Amino acid sequence: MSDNIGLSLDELRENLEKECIQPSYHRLKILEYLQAHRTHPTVDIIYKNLSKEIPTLSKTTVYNTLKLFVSKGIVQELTIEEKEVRYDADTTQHAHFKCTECGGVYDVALESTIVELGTVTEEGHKVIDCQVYLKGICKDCLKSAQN
Amino acid sequence: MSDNIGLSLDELRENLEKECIQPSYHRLKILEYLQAHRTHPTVDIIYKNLSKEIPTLSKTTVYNTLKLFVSKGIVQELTIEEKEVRYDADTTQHAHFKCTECGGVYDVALESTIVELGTVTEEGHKVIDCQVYLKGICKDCLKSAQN
DNA sequence: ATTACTGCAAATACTTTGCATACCG
DNA sequence: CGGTATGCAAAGTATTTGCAGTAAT
Repeated sequence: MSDNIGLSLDELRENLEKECIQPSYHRLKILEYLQAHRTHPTVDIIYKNLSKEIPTLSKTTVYNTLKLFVSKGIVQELTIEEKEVRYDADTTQHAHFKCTECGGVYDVALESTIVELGTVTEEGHKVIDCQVYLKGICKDCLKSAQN
Repeated sequence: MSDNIGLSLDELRENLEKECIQPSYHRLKILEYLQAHRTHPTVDIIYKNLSKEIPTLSKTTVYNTLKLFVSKGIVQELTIEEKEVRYDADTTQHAHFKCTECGGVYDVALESTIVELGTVTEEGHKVIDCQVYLKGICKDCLKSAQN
């Protein structure tokens, strides 16, 4: 709650309607959670925390909702670690840093990423490993599409 | 086999012994496969292909061996896609590109990565999404370590 | 002999699916 | 009323673990 950036439920509702997503209570609360907690939570973390407030919430709904948000582009999926997909409501271009000590995932500026391993980002994190993953359409598939 | 870069089993054996890894037959063959097939294969692909030649091979051994190689730093793990960890025997700094059409994973030069989305890399692949994942020790954990 | 590699089967963890129920316009 | 969201339980998939057998030094 301390890091709630303070979008009202009405504002969140508008965000959803803009993307033609019916603003059900569960969807609003899940989006609110993601907007408020910029910690890149997993499905399980979101589920456990929202369950306190919404005891009837099921994990399936969390999965369904996040999948919907991702397909509409209002949330992005992070697979920085195998076996824990994380979600981020900030869809602007930025990189992510995972601490191997405490497990936390932090946002970092893209500019500070192509660094020598062993050095420190402008945010003060020491970089030991760097992976850059691109997705799109490969050379060959682009060619085939032209035919 | 067409893309076999041609390290002999003896050379591979030396690679393993350099890292204090006992060069068992299975380990040699798994490393050979990775050196020869720069397609970033999954455990399942490696297992299925090597099984043809080594019918007694078990998937557990493939898991064990890759884990060992990763821990020794002679192979890197790619989690470009959730639910399929891929392996790469090229541990030099480079980025990876996954085609959403054909599913192929290609190496790309790091220099061509911080590009506008929608543009094309120097390799000719059209980039639609870019994720940069860093790992290391965060600001706070670095501080704690100093105490 | 001792140590370590291997392989099977069971266990675990995460996610998806099918379907019945409940909700909302 | 009709369509959609929800939730439970079961199924599916990838990986890990425990342990016994086997090979190697």
